[in-house]
Amino acid sequence: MTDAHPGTDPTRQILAWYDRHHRDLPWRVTPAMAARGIRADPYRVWLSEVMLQQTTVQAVKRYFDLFTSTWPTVADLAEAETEEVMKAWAGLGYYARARNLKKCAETVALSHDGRFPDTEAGLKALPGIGDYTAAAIAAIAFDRQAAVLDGNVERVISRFHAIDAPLPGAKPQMRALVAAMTPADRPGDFAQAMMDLGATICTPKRPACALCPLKETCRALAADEPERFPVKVAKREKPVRLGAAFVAIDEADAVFLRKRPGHGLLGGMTEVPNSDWTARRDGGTEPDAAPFAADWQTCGTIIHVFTHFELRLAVFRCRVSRAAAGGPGWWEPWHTLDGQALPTVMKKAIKQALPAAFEPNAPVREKVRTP
DNA sequence: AACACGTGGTA
DNA sequence: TTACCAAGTGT
Repeated sequence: MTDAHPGTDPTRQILAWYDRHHRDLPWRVTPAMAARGIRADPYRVWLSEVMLQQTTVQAVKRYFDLFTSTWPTVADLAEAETEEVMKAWAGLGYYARARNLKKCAETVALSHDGRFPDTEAGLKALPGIGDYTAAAIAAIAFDRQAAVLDGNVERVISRFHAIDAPLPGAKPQMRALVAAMTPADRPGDFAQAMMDLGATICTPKRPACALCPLKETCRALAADEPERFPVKVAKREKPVRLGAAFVAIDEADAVFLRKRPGHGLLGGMTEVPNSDWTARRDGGTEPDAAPFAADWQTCGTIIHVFTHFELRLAVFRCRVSRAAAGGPGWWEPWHTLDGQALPTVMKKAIKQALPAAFEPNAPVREKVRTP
């Protein structure tokens, strides 16, 4: 808190703004605490940064609470069952993050004596930690003068300098500009200040420029076109893929589940049996892709949008005895479905077949509609 | 370098 | 409703 008179140095203006307007978040220490030499717990910084990759603060909060209460230290997470970690991560997306999270915890616990490396290079060598996360942990948890560049900072920097070069090509140029602004005395606060500025003032749409500490010197605002930045390359159109999912229900309202392979889309997560997802017009929409012979009833189609394709999944259901089910998998009681490592697309498919699934204390049988 | 990789919120 | 996008990483 040494920036009472920020003058016209943008770094000091941003820090002074942060002292007054910083967000309070569960994984942070306040700038006043940081000024007294108190650093955030590297484990909590790392966990939050990985969760926040391509993910909103609002979505992360409850997962962060769950993880830190279940596994208070990196050693606890290292000793956890991978399946339990995947269950806890279910719904947050980008499941490779959870697999790498577990690997990273094991590496830190076993090869680094339970302490995170305190340099960018050391951090970046760990699974799931790339340029951004390494710089963020180094600056926030270890007070290193690291240049932190994420989507927020890209927006702030590209507007402040009115950078016409498109992302992602312009990233090195932006990183150099951030490095030149990053102070030696408060690098962690500066990184968090830039991200808070991008998240609350310098927003993608309708930025609140009147409230911005950089409004006097921002090139994009001077040109009256802040929303034109950052310039990005056009993205490809999303293809549509088709498939079928099969929800088998036994006499006791248990659902037949199985495990996905450890890598690739939804890797290591739990699923109901389903066909390949293909671009074929008739791809898997017929019950001939079913995991075992039964009286499969059609019960509608769900649409789920992934990062790089849209999935239209025809959902089939059947009521069978356990003996009828073949292949690898298990029967999961309806009341414990919600604790499973089911990605959202699979929850949607099950809910399509069993509308009462995932609703606490609701007997499934009463609410199942027979087609 | 370009593509794979989830989800939910917002306008 | 469609489109964009949010604290990116791995291959």
